[in-house]
Amino acid sequence: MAKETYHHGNLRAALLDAAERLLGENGVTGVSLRAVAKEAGVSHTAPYRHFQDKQSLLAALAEIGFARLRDAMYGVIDAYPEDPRRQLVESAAAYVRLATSSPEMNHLMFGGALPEDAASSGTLQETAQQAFQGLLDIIGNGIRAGLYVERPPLELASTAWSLVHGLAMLVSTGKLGRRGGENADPETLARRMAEHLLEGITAR
Amino acid sequence: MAKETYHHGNLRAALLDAAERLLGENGVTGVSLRAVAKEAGVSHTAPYRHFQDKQSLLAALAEIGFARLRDAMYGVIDAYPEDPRRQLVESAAAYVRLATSSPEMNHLMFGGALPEDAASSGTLQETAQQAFQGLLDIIGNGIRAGLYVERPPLELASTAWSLVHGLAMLVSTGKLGRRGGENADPETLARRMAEHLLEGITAR
DNA sequence: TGTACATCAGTGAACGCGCGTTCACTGATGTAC
DNA sequence: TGTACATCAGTGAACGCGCGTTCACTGATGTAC
Repeated sequence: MAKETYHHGNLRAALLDAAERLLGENGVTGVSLRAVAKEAGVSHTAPYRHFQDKQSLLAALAEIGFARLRDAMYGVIDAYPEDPRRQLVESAAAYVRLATSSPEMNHLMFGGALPEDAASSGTLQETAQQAFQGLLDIIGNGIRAGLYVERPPLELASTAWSLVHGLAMLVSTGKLGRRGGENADPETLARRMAEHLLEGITAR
Repeated sequence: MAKETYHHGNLRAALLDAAERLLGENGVTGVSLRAVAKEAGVSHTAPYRHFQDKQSLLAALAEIGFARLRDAMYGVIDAYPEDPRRQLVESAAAYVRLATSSPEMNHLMFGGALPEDAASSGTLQETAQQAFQGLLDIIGNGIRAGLYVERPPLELASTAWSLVHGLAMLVSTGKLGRRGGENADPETLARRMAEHLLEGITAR
């Protein structure tokens, strides 16, 4: 497919690919426009045909991450359509899996690495919101099934999000790897923690 | 005290002060050795008398953040010595207060901004460990009082840490500010979430 | 089908900048006698 | 107390580098007739 012509044909996507590769290898710092262009095998000014500036490229990259997160959430809903409890537990596992499989992407999305004005780019925020909406839907399913305590959905979803996001961040910065209770893998940790949130950690 | 002589007398501390100021204003990106030196009113090579290189300065700065976190944890223990439940709830509030009062510091500590070899600097890791130990002590107190479910302390502490750290990160990147259930301030959110973890969110 | 031309995508030279780090230095301080 | 000298802290010029961005350009593509 990728015919080697003067006109690349799919350079925008190729640049984002290259950027993600560099992100994974060298962190946000390693993602310079020039490096990205080089990695994509193109002159270092070519990216300007497809992105207004560096920030736009980074924002587009982060948005890809949020889209994956959103898709993971809805994938879990689809996988256990009748079991909102399981949806919650598995969404935790999925969230953490995603975060640990590409920690630098996670940092880009949540680490405050992209400048404010890039972070507030319209479609980025929208996609991020969609990801959160997935979790909100999961909570909504549970509420409808009478699973949860009577509290605002937003409050329950924020709590679950915080738990799972915190775990993802701590694991992906290496602060919770082996330490977090025996040497369980991150997904197991995530499920266990979700159970703790569901059942509470005070003795009955 | 700060006499204006050729020899500064306290340049190391002054540089860290300056660095923190720049961090707060411009984020990690804004903390260059040259900018720090300038902010401290000193030639741009002076920092090399006190830090091996830029990474060392950043590591020292992050360590200050972890020390504050540690002190906050033990401050909470001291404030409610007989009430381990309250210790947990208030440590959540304190953690989030700290994170939101200086979000960029939080990103430096947890955002993966400092290169690996700096992050693994001996005393940095040690101080970070001490902060976590504070939380572990809080959990230990609760266990001794028969407060918690029978699970390994490490597991309970990791769960609490994830919850509160996630909230702190989400709030300090602006992803959870006003959204997280009405418009409560972050500390209130933190307490409420800690209660949810203690009691569980499933209906009885 | 063939030609003319507008549009589009990628090029490469050039800009100015701030950066981390080195080096030989100089001014200030403290200590030994 | 006074002097000599070693040590220490800060200076300023200089280095090489990679960066984001601009600009006038050229090669490729698609469309109108």
